[in-house]
Amino acid sequence: MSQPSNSAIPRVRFAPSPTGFLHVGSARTFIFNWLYSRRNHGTMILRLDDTDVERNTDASVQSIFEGLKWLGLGWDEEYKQSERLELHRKIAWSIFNKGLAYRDFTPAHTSDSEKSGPTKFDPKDLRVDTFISPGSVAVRITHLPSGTVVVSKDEKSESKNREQALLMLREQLNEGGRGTWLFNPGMPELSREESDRRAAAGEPFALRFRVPRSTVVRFTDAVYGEQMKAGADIEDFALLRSDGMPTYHLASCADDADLRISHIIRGQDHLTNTFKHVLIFGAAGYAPPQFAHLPLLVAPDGTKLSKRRHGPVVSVTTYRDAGFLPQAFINFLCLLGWSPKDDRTKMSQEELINAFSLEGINRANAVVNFKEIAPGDGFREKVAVAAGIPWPPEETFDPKAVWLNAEHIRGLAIEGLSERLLPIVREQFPNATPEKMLRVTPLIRERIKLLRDVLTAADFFFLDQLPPYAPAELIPQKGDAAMALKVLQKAQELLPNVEFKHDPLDYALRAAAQELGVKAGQMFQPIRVAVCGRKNAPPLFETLEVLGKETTLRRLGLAVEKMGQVASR
RNA sequence: GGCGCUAUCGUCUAGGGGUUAGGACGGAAGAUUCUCAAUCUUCAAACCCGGGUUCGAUUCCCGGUAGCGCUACCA
Repeated sequence: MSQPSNSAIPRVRFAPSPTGFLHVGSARTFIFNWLYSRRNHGTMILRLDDTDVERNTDASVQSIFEGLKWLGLGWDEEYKQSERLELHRKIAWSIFNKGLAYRDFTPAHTSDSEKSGPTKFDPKDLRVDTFISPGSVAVRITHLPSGTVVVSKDEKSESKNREQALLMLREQLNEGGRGTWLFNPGMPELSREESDRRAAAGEPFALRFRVPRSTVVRFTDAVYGEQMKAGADIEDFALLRSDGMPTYHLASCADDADLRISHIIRGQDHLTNTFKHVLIFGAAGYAPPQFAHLPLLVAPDGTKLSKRRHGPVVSVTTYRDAGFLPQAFINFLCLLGWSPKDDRTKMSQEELINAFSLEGINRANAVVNFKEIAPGDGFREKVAVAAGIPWPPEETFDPKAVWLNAEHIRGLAIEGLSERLLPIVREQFPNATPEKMLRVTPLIRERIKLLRDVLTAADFFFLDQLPPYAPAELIPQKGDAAMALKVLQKAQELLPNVEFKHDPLDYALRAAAQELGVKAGQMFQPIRVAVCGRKNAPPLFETLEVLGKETTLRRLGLAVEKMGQVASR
């Protein structure tokens, strides 16, 4: 029997199953594993848990790699479960040979509870009614052939109620509501001879773990502490499916044992599964590794994150595409369910590594505080995208994530930020040069929260022609059209002779304001609008300096024209 | 239904038998400023409920409630 490699270097793994895109919860699990391995000079392993052939997709594998690549954290070893099936089977049969597992010839349930609904019932046999109940939508299902009626109204959502109702119906219909399922009758007791005979005859079977009913299974979780569960409460779970494929539990444990994983850091949804895993490790002759379960990430409504219900905010690539810095995203995720126990929030990768410990992990679920995009908002999306408005809107992200991102952006050197901004700008303005970008960046660094904001914050630097704006925009505070015109004309008159540098511009325009008898702000505002096309923009002199004399004068001319038309009316 | 886990401002959290229960985001107000940001200052905002233990519980114990998870030949 091997020992958990406490003394050796820690080995941790991230083991996603490629059944969907990489979502934020998985990303956080990856990050915590990574931090633990780096903190303790251990090994980070990526293992694709792809034993569910039915649901695995290449697209999902792509999405996971894409997301992980963006995070930029990396790993040391990589495995695919589907390439290690022999190992899994070998371990399963070794457990069988010790008498700790048995063949179950009961036909498989026909996929009981798929998301789309029950397949066990013929839809024609069911009448489903919904009605409003306090806080949610209640569901009543009538099973026509038997006349059985069930109502679920206590769940939070219609879908949950529907699920619950189906469950209740099934229980009422199945031999008058049996208790908790532990094993299929007759199967654990099958003699070895009969079992072998039926198997040899080609009868399909699943291999099930023989859970010892009289024992108590224990383990110590690094986050949740001492855990114990009576064997009488653990069902005889499957190890091998009737097609010979290993189940998740078996494959996962077999690989964790074989890969000498020392610490399993994963979502809390596996906490109760861990009792089964401890059983498998023991039966296979291995000491179980150290477990550490992470609190779940949930949506503002308390339910677990799902793309269907909560939209694109649960997918890692959405954050990437909206212009989050990976470092900021990582920082944000770390603060969900973990705390450095001091008052730091903005943390660099180094700081995170140094501060990370399993002790800092919290036990309660953490809400990702995004605003839901209602599923029916496909229309809104289309409108927004067509109008060039960024999608999804900023409010759909957790405000703390956005703030943290702005904070990391501000912490970036001009050169570094400029390099990240340029490709985004170039998508819309192919002519943008690195030199220009470098000059624009300092003017917007404090003004953008997401990288994509560069497009709205700095558009006028790259645009040939300003989008149309209302002439009234040109009128300064406590001023009128005449004042705007006066100011613009004055600027037009003196700017050709001014050097386009901050100080000379400052001096010249302030002097002009005094000369005209207007306040500095009243002088600057019309010029700003003339040149930027809007009131809110970076400081004027720096902006003019970057824009250059030619563009400035051209835009001033256009503004004078515009103002002139208004004034003459 | 069974089993398990959890419960501090709206959100993320610190704390812990005696505290004005701390920080951050978000919100409000103000300062600064050529606008917008950034920055700074200030304010509002929380210990789920009920018992017990105790001189004293938000903190420890029990119960309740609520939420979540697992209860598949999914992972």
